[in-house]
Amino acid sequence: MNSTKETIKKAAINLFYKKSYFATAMSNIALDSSIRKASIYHHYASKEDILYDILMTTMKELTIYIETCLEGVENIENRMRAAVRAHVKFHCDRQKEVLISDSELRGLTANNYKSFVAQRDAYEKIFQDMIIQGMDQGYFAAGDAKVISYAILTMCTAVAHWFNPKGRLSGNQISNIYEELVVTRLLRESLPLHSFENSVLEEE
Amino acid sequence: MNSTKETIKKAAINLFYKKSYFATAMSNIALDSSIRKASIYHHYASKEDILYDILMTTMKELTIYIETCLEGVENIENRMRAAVRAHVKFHCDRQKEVLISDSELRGLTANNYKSFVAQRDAYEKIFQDMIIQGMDQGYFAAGDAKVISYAILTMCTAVAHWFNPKGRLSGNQISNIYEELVVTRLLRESLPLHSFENSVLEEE
DNA sequence: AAAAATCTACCGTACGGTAGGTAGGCATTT
DNA sequence: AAATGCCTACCTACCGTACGGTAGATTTTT
Repeated sequence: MNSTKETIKKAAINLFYKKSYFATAMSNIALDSSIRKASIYHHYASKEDILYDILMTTMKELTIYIETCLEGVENIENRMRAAVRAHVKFHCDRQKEVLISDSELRGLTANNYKSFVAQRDAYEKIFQDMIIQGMDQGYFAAGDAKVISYAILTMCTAVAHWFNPKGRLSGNQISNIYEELVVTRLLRESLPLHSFENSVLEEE
Repeated sequence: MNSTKETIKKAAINLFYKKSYFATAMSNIALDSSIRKASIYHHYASKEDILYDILMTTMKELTIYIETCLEGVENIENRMRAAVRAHVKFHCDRQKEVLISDSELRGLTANNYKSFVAQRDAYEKIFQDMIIQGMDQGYFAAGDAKVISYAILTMCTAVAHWFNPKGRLSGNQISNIYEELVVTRLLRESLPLHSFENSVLEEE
């Protein structure tokens, strides 16, 4: 891709992230790209076009990334582990873009909105299918598959809201923690059926 | 509170929710309130002032609600259950306001931002303290308390992103599911220590 | 010399907010 | 009880600014 176009896109990502889409002016993007405002229109048809490019590209890259990470992984539990790791890692590495994807959809007009949501739904279906399959086959604890899918996906997505690249934990460390949380806690039966009940944990 | 002020606030909530804060014009709010634009300034000093009112009031009401729900509940597990229930219920009942609270903070100038974040941090500390206490006393499974707090809070907060008042599940039903997910899955030891290991669940 | 990339200069519009006025209710003064 | 002054709540009309986008000339690259 054209390098100027990339510069514009990166400036837009930073501004949309910091100030939001509607609070960002084309002149802001131009200034941060060291270019005149009118020149942006040589690369993008409109302001919305920049937003759409950011959203769609990010969602497609996320899908490709997760598919790559799932390649060759057989066991359903391991597939789920790989998917959670990949999702969380991506949301740490691409924090700004995914936050924009999460909160600036209202900047899209009907057609663009539709195609983005279709792309996102396809992505989320990867998780939902795995969870349903794992439950059906008895590898994951039974439960409301839809709600549990939402719970897992939103929890993993929200990492982008609090992750700090300069913080105590790296993206990889957080991925590890979430992999465990999701697979060995959220999805696995708490106790081997019928034994122990709640005995150990409910004293007092 | 003055009824006109409430009308303005409600119109603003709907518009900020549907179109975002920056994409909403004072004239939009005026139109939806059946009032002239200038009259809004009799009740609110500025557009930001409306946003601040919405954000701050919602966060204070959430805090009061959760404190009420925790009153008299003794056992740490039951306290956690009550807290999760309350949080999720509030996020279903007050969907629009909490979504605004989640995504429109960039509309606040420094001072307003600071006081809102202080209020929000105080609220989140209620959860964090419970989780740390539960872990220290051995009622909850050990783990990175900070990360687990974030995981739980963001997961429960995100219910507002997908909850549909006309959908299959009511706010109460979702609260029930989340209460179980958080307390008996996320926070409870998967297996009684030292026995069983992962034997039962890792066949294949 | 053609094409691509960028520029200056500008357009119409809509924004947040203000100036200043009016209508009516309700005390206080005469 | 009539007149006065003040207050709340709202209005019309407007201001300065900044927005997204365009026209068309100019420069740079191929």
